[in-house]
Amino acid sequence: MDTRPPINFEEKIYQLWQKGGFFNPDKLKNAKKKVFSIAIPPPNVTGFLHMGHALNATIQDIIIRRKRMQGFKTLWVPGIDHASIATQNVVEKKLRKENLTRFDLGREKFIEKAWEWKREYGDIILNQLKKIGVSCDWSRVKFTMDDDYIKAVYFAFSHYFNKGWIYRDKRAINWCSRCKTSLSDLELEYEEEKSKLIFIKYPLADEKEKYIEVATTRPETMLGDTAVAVNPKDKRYKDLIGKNVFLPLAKREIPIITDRSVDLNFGTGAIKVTPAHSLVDYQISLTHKLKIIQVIDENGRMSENAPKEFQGLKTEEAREKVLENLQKLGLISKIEEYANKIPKCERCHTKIEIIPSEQWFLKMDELAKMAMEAVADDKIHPVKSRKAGISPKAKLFNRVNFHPKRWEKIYLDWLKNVHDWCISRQLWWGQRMPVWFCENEKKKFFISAEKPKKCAICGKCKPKQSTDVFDTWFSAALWPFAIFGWPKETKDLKKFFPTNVLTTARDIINLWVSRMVFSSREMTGKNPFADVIIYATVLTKDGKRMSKSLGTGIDPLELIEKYGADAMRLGLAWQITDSQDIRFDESNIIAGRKFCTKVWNATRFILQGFGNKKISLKAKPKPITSNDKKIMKKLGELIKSTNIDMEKFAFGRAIERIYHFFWHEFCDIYIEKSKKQIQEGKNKKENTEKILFYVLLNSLKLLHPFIPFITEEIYQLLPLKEKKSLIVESWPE
RNA sequence: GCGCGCUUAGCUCAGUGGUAGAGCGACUCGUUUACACCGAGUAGGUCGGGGGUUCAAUCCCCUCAGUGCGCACCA
Repeated sequence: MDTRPPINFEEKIYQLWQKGGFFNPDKLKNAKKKVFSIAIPPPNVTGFLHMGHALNATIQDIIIRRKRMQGFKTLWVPGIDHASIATQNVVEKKLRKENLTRFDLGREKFIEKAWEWKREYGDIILNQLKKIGVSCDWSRVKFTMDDDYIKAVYFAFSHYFNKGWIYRDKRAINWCSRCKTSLSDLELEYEEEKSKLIFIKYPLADEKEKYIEVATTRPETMLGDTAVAVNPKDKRYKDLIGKNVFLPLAKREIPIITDRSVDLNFGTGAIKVTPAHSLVDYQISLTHKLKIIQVIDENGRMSENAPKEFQGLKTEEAREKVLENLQKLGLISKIEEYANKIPKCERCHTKIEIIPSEQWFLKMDELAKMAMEAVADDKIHPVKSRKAGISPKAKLFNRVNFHPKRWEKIYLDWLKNVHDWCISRQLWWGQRMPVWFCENEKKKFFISAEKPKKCAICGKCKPKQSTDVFDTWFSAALWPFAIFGWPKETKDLKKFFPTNVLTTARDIINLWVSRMVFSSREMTGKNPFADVIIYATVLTKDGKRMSKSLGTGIDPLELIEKYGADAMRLGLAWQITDSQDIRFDESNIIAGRKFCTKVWNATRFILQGFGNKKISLKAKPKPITSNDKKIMKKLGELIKSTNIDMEKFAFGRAIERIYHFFWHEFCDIYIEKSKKQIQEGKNKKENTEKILFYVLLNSLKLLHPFIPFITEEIYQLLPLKEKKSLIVESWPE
């Protein structure tokens, strides 16, 4: 043995595990009957492995490896998300280099391109995960656009539809004029921008010398105004309520109304109401039954509903022109500098327009309640459905527990105020909605997962399928059970669902976690998982976001290349605490590598001079000397605390304790003392050797979830009489 | 505006109601056959400021400051 652990041995060890079938629960021969399962948060097909993935994968692998050693039938299902909008944008970007748009190709060819992309790049991230050492069952890889997965999506949609929770409506929604699709609030990013707050005079219809003043940053939208609103409590405008104003440029009369949502203290206290292009105004228009005039179209240009001179202009151009015209009419009273945050498309950074659009919505009131119930405090909100509809054999988790607990509040706050979910997107890459429109009665539609032979409405026409696809998160919401073949009652579904743990990033608690919980409760009657671990965001050492485009990202694969997968895992695991952020410090990885070397060298010493003898450690060795007693006692304590820490998902603390034990208790003290003991007669020598091996073996076991490669490699070198693979050795309890 | 975090050794961070710990770094000594990616040791902190509860607070409460994040607003 060299004084350094081997390099490039990880591949060999990984293959040993795979050949042994240890990742596949069906092949885990010695597993007891209990089951432990995890569904991986499927990375986007466009994704490249970043530190977040590495941390997440490490956490899951630590959990699953310990459970496997404890004798559970463990299953960790890997997979990939088709990531509708993200992938579509990537493919479009590629096309742009050839000066093509998706519209040049047409839908079918474009989708074929996207599949090509998937075939070419889809496995990359999974292979990268393998380098970290993840023990996923690769015979069960899922993709959210697999045939059976699409069936699950359709089934869920029909289920909701039959319940009357799906409806189609034209309403103001977030619209990306580049992606040409609707977006949910969660898919926006906000960017601060200096803009101008413009105070415009709207003359009264019958007393043209009198004005009411409104303030706006988007003057061009005034062309679509259908009212002016003031707060009912506002005394300044008391006399004007109910009167009409004459809307300049558009030359229409619109009423002055009251609405409580108007802030008395902002601007002039009077707002222009543009229901077509503002979510708040849209709400006002519903209560006051106002007209909705769409003046901005799907391309982000002024529509034919705008006065002729503005038609076809981009909104920015129209803004300038509106200002010019108002200036000429003397209707601008002042302009203030104003910093506001404007919404942009998270994927392509185009400014979002609010426009009215026909979309599909999922009613959220019941579902939100269900999701809240899952984390309800029993004392305050008794869980009603605990027994209803659940067979006694089924695993029903009473509660979904967040770790750290504080994230429950984020989850609950969102659900309390949630709006109906717009589940349709005007994209091409994704699960196409199984909705078919009658050609004769164009407003009527029916639902069919298969291409219908005839129209279910008129019976004569060839119905046309909706061109919309589902929001990516609609399919992701089904992940923990759709991966097992749901809605079919498959063996896997029965056996491995619900899963035990979900580990994920905090920014998708609402986007994903909550939606999995209510989908699962509604579709299966069970919570999808019992525990949700929200891991820390990995930042740069000076606290900045790791970003590929800013060049601040650290590539986990480079770290693996440089220090080895174990060192990286250990360095990361070391930093798993309840904190929100990790300021990534490479010195932790270096410490990880040094520790691996230390374990290696301790083994070298213990094996040295042991010859070809074999040792049996079936029985716990009996301590003779005070050193023996001390180390055995400390080991016992360590085993206990490690189990407690790991059950609490306190992996950082667990590995620190193991590290300290191994290095400072075992190596610095016991091994040093053992050198003398070995020279004090045959009996003492043999017993000391037994203790050395015993402590080493147990340390390897405790370390294995954290640094699986080197521990397995070392284990393979040990002269044990009873030997299998460390990955399935019995966990110290 | 509301909410949630964080502020502990030079750096990155643990931690506990009883006057503080790790890793890295610094310094001193050491090349004794597991390991110099090592060993033995040293220095270094009134645990952000102020107030309170307590016999006792870094840990609990209040408040201020700095910093990060989320939500709402974004006319």
